[in-house]
This record gives sequence, C-alpha cells and structure tokens, in this order.
Amino acid sequence: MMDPQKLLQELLKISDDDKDITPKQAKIIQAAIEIFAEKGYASASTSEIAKRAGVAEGTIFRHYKTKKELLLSIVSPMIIKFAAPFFAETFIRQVFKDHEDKGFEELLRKLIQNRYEFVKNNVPLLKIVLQEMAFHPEIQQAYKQVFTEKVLPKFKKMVEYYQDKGELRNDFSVDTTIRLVINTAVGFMVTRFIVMPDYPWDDEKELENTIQYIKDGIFS
Amino acid sequence: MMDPQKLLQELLKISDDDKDITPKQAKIIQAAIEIFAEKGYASASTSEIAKRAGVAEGTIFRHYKTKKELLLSIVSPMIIKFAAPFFAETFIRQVFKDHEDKGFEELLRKLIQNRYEFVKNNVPLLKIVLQEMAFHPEIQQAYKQVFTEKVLPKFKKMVEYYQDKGELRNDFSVDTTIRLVINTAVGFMVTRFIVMPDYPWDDEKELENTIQYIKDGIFS
Amino acid sequence: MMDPQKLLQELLKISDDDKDITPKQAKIIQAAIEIFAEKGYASASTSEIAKRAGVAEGTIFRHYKTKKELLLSIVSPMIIKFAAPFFAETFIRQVFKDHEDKGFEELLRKLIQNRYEFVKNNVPLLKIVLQEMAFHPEIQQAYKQVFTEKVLPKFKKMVEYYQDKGELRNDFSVDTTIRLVINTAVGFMVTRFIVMPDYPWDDEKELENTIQYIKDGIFS
Amino acid sequence: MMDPQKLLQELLKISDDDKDITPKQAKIIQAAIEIFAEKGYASASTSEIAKRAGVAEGTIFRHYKTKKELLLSIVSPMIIKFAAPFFAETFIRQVFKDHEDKGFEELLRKLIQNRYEFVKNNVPLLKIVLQEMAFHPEIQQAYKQVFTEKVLPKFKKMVEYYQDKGELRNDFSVDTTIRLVINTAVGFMVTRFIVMPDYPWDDEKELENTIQYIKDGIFS
DNA sequence: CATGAATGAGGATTCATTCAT
DNA sequence: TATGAATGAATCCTCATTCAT
Repeated sequence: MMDPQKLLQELLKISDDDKDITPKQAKIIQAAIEIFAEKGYASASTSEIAKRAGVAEGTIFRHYKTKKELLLSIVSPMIIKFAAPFFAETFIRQVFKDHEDKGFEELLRKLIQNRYEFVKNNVPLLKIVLQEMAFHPEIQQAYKQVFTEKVLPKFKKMVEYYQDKGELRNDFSVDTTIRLVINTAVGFMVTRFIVMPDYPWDDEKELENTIQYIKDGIFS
Repeated sequence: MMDPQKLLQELLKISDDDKDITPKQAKIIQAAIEIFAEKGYASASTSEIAKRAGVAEGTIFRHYKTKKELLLSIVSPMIIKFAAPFFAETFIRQVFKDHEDKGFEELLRKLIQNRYEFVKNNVPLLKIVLQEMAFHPEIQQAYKQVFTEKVLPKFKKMVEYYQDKGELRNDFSVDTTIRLVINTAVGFMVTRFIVMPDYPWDDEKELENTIQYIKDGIFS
Repeated sequence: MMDPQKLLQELLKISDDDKDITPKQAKIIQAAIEIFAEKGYASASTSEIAKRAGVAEGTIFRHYKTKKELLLSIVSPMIIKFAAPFFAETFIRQVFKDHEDKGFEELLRKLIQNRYEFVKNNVPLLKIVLQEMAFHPEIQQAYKQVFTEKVLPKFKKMVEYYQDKGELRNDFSVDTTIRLVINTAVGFMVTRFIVMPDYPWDDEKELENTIQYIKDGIFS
Repeated sequence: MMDPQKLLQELLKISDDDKDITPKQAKIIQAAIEIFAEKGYASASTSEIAKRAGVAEGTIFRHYKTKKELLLSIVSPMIIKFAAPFFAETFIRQVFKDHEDKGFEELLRKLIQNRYEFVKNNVPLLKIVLQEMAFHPEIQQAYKQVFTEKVLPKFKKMVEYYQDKGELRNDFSVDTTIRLVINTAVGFMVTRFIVMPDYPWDDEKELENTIQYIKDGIFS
C-alpha cells in the first residue's frame, strides 16, 4: 500500500532514456532544447546548436542522423512522460480502492498538482512539443496513440465511475466532461507557463481556483 | 437602440483592409495563408507561395518588402478582428442598460457563439497566429496591446458588474474569472478546429455544454 | 540525291538543344564539361564549376535542379549525337542503292572518318560519357536503348547484306562481326584521343591502317 | 626447359603481396575492392568500407594512411599482374627458341587465353583500374612505366621477329600492329566482362573468332 | 506593375582523418 | 592492434532578396 502522493511521484520516472549518452551528446540535447524552444525547429540551425553545445557540427550528426531525428529524440519521451500518471497499472485501482472516499475532487487535485510540477520543470520541452506537433505527423501520431490507448481509457473509467456514483453531473457525455477538464487544466498551465510566465502568479491559489472552477463553474 | 444580435454582427466588420489590393496581391495573400498554415512561416518558401499564387517570385516583393512583412500583413488584422466585439464603444453600454436582465450567461453565449463562427471561418489564419506568435515579438506585442487595452478593461467591467450583482461568485478574483472563462472558450475552439477537427462534433450541443460548464462546473 | 559525304555530315546536326539557353547557362555547361572531364563527376564540386563559369553557385541550381541533372543534360545529347549516322532513314538506303558498288570498305571508311571527326571535336564530352556510364544507370539505359534500337538493326542489315554478297566472311556471326568492327574502331579512337592523346599520331595513315586491319587482319 | 603452358601459368604469380596481412586488413581490402568497383573511388566512403569489412573506421587508417593509399595498394599490384607474362626473362627466349614453329598465332592464342582467364578472375579489380586511371596520375605513371619498359619492348621484338619471318604484314608499323592487336584483345575483354557481362557469350568460340580476326580481318 | 534570372549567404549533411582509450 | 567519438572543412542545395528588362 502506498499513499497517492508517492504513487504519482513514482509514475514520473518512467524511463531512464538518458543512459549510454556521451557528455557531448548531453550537451547537444540541452542546447537543442533551448534553441528549439527559443526559435522553433525550422528556424534553429544545427550550426547554432553545435556552437551553443560547444561541439563540432559534425558531432551532432554522429549521434543523430538528421536534424529531425534530434527533434524526435527530444520530443518523443516527453509525450510518454506527460501521460505518465496514466501508465501505471496500479493507478486506477488505487483510486477506486483506497481513496474513493476522497472523491473525484481529490483525485483531480493530485493529478493537476502533479502535472503542474512536471510542466513547471519542463517548460522549454513542452513549448517544443506544442509548437512542433502542428507540423510533424510523427509527433501527432505518437501523441494520439498514447492519448487514445493510455490516457483516455483510464480517464473514461474514472469519469464513468464518478458519474455512476452521482458525484459528477451526467447530462454531459463522458467525452465532453473529459474535454472540459483537460482543457481547463492544460489551459491553466499553458497560460501560466507559456502565454504569461511573467505575470505575478499566486500558484497555490490559482491551482485551487482552477480545481474549484472545474467543480462548480463560476456561478454562485 | 440596437438589438444585441445586430450589435455583434456589426462589430465584426471593423476594418476593410482588403481595399486597394490588386488581384495578384489577393492571390499572393491567399496562397501565403494556405502555405503558412500548412508548414509554418519558417518552412514556407516565397517561391512556393509565388508558385501557388500563380505569380512571379519578384511580384511578392513588389508588394511586401520582406517575407516577414507578408506574414504581418496577414496576421495583424486578425488580432484586431478576433477582439472585435470588445472594440465597439457601445458594446458595454448595451450590456448594462438594455440587456442586463438577460444576465451574464446570455452575454457569454452571444460572445462565444459569435467568436465560434469567426474562428470557424478563419481556421488557417488562426493557426498561423497561434503558431507564429511564439516566435515573433511584433505579433505578441500587437496581441498584448489589443488585449490589455481593449479586451481586458471591458471584460473586467463586465465581470465586476455581475459579481456586484451577485450573479458571479466573488471568491475568484476578476482576473482569475476572466482567465478561466477565456481558457475554456478558447480551449474549446482550439480543440474543435485545430486539435481534433475531424472528430464528429455536435457543435450546438458542445457549445451549450461549454457554456453550462463555465456556469456550473462539472459537479452535480 | 545526295552524295554520301554530305549525307553523313548532315546526320551530325541532329538536334539543336542549345536553344533557349541564357549566356550564363552556356558558361555553366562549358565549365561543367571541362571539370567533369578533368576530375570526374563525383570529384567535381558545384562550387568549382560555378567559379570557373564565373557564376554564383546558386545560378547552377536555378537551371539544373541537381548536380546530376546537370550531368545528364550534358551527357544525354551526346549519346544520340554519337549514334547520329544510324538515325537517318535514308542512310541505309543510300548505302544499298547508290553506293553498293563501292562495297563495305568504302562504307566503313566513311563511317569511321566521320565518327573520327566527331570524336576529335568532342573529346571531353566523350570522356565524361565513358567514365560516368559505369556509375549512372540512366546513362547506361539511354545508351543501350539507342544502341539496340537504332544502331544495331541497321548495322545488322549492312553486315548481312555484305555477307550475302560474299564480301564479308560468314564464318563469323553477324553479332561477332559487328563487335569486332566496333571494338576496333572505338578502340582506335579511345587510344588516339583518350589513352595516348600526346603520341605523335599520323592520323590519316593510322585511320587507313585501322580500316585495312578490319578488312584483312594482320597476317600477310 | 619448360613447356609454354606451364611457363605462362608461372608468370601469373609474380608477387605475393598478400603477406603480412592481418585478417582485418584482408577484409578491408576485399570490401574496398567491392565498393570501389560498385560506385567508384570518389563516391566510396571509408565509413561504408569499414562497415562492409566489419571493422571500425579507425582501423582502415591504421593500415593505410589515407583513402588514396588504400586505393593504390589495391591497384598497383594489378598493373604488374596484368602485364605479368611479359616480365619473365625466359618468356621471349622460349618463344624464339622452342616454339617458333608454332608461330605468332599460337603465341597470341596462349597470351589471350591466359589474360582472358586472368581478367575473368579479377573483374572488379580491373574495373577499378580502368575507372581510376583516368583521374590518378600515379596510376597512369605506374601503368606507363610497366608498359613502356616491360611490355612494349618484348612485344616489339616479337612483332619484328615475325615480320622478318614474313608471317606478319609489314606494311603496318610495329607500333600500329601492336596497337591493333592489343585493342582487339583488350576490347574483347572489356566488352565481355564489363560492357556486356550478361550477354550469353560462347567464350571459346568468341575467343577463337577474335584470334582469327586479328589474323585475317573480316574480309573473305 | 510584373517578371524571372541572378545572387550569395546560410542550411543540413557527409566524410576523411585524428586521437584518447 | 583496434576502436569509435570527435572534428571541421567541404558538399550539394535552398532561399529571401535584388534588379534589369
């Protein structure tokens, strides 16, 4: 038995894909993340990446056959990591068995808090994913697959479960409910970290308000 | 006196920036919109735009000094148009005087429906704005200015007004309330037209659900 | 009616493919021929070609999408031109009707002399063809097609005709005869212009000897 | 005293340059021969050679200082081996003393048959020599030296001898005679193994025809 | 106004070669 | 001896922009 705090923390470290990486390679990835995030994949030049990584341009291509492969090597693991909480086999069982009493609200709170921390620690990477998804079918594909195979099914079960319990309104379809929740959560993070990162956010309060909003809307 | 239906319709046609445009220029803009939306500004080549427009490469540069000027000539008016409803002097007065009885919900409904139609008719253009805003400070600036000077003040007044009336919960700050509403509305449209345009949407219902969600959240 | 001298001269100028060519383009082709011949296609750099042509490197790619296209635009017409004498409809008829009295020897003499002049005037180009054929299937294909469809059939008719007349030995198959003749003629030219261009050749005598050799071998 | 059969067989194994070669080195040479023959020296990359040889890139440069040295280490021995029959001191003496009765024809036959076997067993290597000679002065030099110092003198003596005997026509200069013979023989092999290796050759007959052609020409 | 040839800087990528392990 | 990561010059090619017609 594990308390949910720990559970979700666990789920983050899904893959250690940073193994077998030379120091130069690590510097390349770091530089690439920065520059891709700053100017976008298409406008980033491998020569600039090499310069910032303190590496010869050729070194990039020794490790990544193409510039695109470099992008994907950065972006692919992100998708999985972002959906990580939904990967754990135990996740949904935990929810139902040990913590059902706490209800959907508590589950939501944990989830959003956890993903909030994740996003906070991976802003440039997520910027890249958001930007480049639009133009790279491979990324869309990967995202779609993870979402429809891993995230959606579990999310659906959750929503159905709490709808049956009468905790969630059931005049919204499951899909609609999920869409609204995800929109609100993701929207918060995008606004918080990407659109207006410089606004003087009171994160704790804003997080709580967001959860309340999802719960009750804005009407009194 | 004007009924709100007409009011909002009016607000759409703010600027006729399609004046004094040669047919070739129009074809260039059309082609540019398509290609910028398809592959992004950085990956779009002026030669491809010229080809699709059925124009010589030089012709583009006769009308737009640089490729970036072409982008801005496309993007700039969009920002104003998207915020159009908030531009009309009469807008807020209308709200307060003639139609206060209908309440925030009705106002919201009109606004969202109207912007929904607008987005529906300008998907590629909005794709471009969303994508390129990240990398072009000029666009961010323009957006920020319009938002803080035009949209935000009026939105604030509205929210304050309805909070005072007790129609909106006031444990949320005005800013937070606005953020949540805009997030939900924009999130819907982005999901609807950009992320999942091929999903079999029941637009009317989804629109209504979104409004209800803003109002009441998802809890029963 | 045309005397065979003129006939063969005519056949040389098959296509004027140098039309619609800008002066820069002409200089590019000239430079490319020189450099391809000097160092081979693979070792020739487009930047060097541009330099020698007095043109920006980009200009090359405005006219030829790829370096290979530049090569083919040079090589392709050569193949046809080299086989030119066999293209004329009237060629073989001329041989049979008006000049049969002169026999195979005279025909051979005219042919070899004519091709000798052609080769003499196109040494670098032929060097390129010989070298690059080995590595470019497109060139092999083109050569094969021209040879099997145009050259071989007419050559066969000629040899058969003179074998029937008893002028040529018929213990050699037609194919073998053709191979031996072409080998000897081509071999002469390759030796003369490519292998040992600096040897003090007495061209007229050597040409005549080659013809005699084909006729009588080297035994007394 | 040695019968000529054996003599010529002997001449083949002139140098055992395969000594002191590590297994890796042998694999490198084998891979290099294949790849040089397939795509030409300039288009062959050391990394591809290393890969096909199952060796690290660095290993190639441990044995051969440069890519070119690798080429020369492959090509140089070929030149000597191809001219091998003319190297043996005893060769010409054999011809004159023991076997003069058999005449030039028999000598030619032996020579051509022997070289035919050699070429047959070394097609890729000869392809490389033919291709690269054009661009590498070192190879030309080596070839020229071997040819003028070893092959030509002996060949000249032979031809002079048989001209004096009245067996060969003497209205052809010695040089011309040699050129014609070599052209015909080499031309056959190039056609046989390089230009048209897939043609259904009747080697024995074609070889014999070639010899007859050299002897008697093609006229009846 | 419109054209399209020309430009040259810059892009991604390749490759022979070096060197620390 | 063998490795393979690292190099950086060189390669082919693209592209925004200019300008003479």
